[in-house]
Amino acid sequence: MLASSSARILRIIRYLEKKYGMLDWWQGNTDEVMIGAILTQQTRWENVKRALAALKEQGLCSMEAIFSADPEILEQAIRCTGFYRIKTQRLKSLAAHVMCSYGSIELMADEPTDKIREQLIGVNGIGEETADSILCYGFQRPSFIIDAYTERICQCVGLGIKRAPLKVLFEAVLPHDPMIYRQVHAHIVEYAKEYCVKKRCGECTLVSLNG
DNA sequence: GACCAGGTCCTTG
DNA sequence: CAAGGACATGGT
Repeated sequence: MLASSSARILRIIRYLEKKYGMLDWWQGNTDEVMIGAILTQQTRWENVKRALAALKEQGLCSMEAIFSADPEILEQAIRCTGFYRIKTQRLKSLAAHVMCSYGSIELMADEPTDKIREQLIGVNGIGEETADSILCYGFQRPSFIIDAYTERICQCVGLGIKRAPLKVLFEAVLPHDPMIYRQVHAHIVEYAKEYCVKKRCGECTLVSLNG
């Protein structure tokens, strides 16, 4: 008899917790998290760090500054993250949303999580994963992030379900606490980078957790 | 040189 | 709704 989906997810979560312990990722301010969330789309974090440093040097690491910045200057600063033209447009769209709809991140933060999420997803270039990253890491809201790695790992252990139901499942088995969501997401990405990306599936022990 | 990176959007069948 | 391509640089 196969264990239920909830039980399997919990076994994986506990296993990764024991393997990696505390990993605190991404301790920037809200502006930085929002910018990083777009820059890291389909891109390694090391490249994003360089772009963030370049933006900071030029005083461009805020929604307000990006809103009024020259697009060509932004393009040059973020070039090392790839897709730099489309990402510049996305940063501009996000900054326009924050500045035009609210005037500041602080005012935006007065809104309920669901409303912020829905509006973020409405911004061109922001999908569910980017919106949830911004909510969880930037606004400290309990919105679990499902990325390609999470989907891949779940697929490997026989939980072949799509992103939306996976998000529901993780949120159902975990306390609604953004710090916990951040930990679990970080653990999953670390594990996937170690065993999935480098094609070491033979050494992956998650399947054996199925009980 | 091939392949992939903490996605998203648009077009097709 | 699923699948495929575009977006682009940098590292292995």
